Amino acid sequence: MPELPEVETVRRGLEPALLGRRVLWARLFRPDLRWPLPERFAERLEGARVRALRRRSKYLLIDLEAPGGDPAARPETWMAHLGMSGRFVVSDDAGERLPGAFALGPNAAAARRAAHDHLMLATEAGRVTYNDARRFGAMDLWPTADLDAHPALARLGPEPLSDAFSARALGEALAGRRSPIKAALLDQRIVAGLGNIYVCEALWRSRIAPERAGGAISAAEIRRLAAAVKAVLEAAIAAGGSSLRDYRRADGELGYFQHAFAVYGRESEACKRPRCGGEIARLVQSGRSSFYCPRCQR
DNA sequence: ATGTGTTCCTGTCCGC
DNA sequence: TGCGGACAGGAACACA
Repeated sequence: MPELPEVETVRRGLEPALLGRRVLWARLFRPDLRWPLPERFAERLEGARVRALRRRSKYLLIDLEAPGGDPAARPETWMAHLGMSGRFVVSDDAGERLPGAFALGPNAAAARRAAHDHLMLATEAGRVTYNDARRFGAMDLWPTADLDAHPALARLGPEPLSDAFSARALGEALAGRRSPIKAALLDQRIVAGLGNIYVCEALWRSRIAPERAGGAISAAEIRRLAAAVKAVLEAAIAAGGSSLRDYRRADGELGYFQHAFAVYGRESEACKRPRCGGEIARLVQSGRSSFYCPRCQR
């Protein structure tokens, strides 16, 4: 899936179409994403105003205000996870816009949906389509006040770009772990939001070999690693994420961080570390490819 | 408890 | 050009 930087980029891309806007209509075409969508999903979006767009780990959190601002209604949050191939695309019906109104109604918009478009909605500011070929993505509606109790969020580790994620916290989470550091960093309970790409890149930046046991990483290495995780995520967000295969920004543009990869997808190419001279290798760990430089990552 | 392998689904790419 | 197999950004689950 899109990892944290890609989800953050999508969040920012959705803001112009959603933030402060009212959902004029919503249509659901497939209720069976990774888990079944809640009852009356599209109907519950309709009429709601979007109060905020947040992100927790790789989850988009879209806070809604009930239609009419009904004070008795419990505000809900629309949670979305993009899985491996989920995409949100904003379109403005360029060239079709009617004066003072958003052009395509639900039936006309639905009639022109593309393969794997599973959800479509419109606000006063644009149309948003969720497309997900593999359907590993997921959505839910959950009371905003109890969001931390959602099963998908309850056990997540610290946000890597927050102060809660530090060398000290990482060291404590890794203590005694015998699993490889690669697997540990993919474990969302240790740190939330990393995926295969950014784990590979962070390990390269901190010169740590992916097979090392998590509990065997020294304090100095952990300091490098925590800093590398933050640095690589920040750089990727600044670049609009990485575009491989399915991922696109919500505005349809490509992110460009993939050009900055030091190891991911670079098997048998030269290590980018000055004067290293190593060659990038690939190894499979718990079913996932790990890319690393055997020469400078120890 | 902790760690690894399998599974969900579809698309793409590579070698024959 | 067709076909089979490997592989893909995630993560819940079953099992050792």
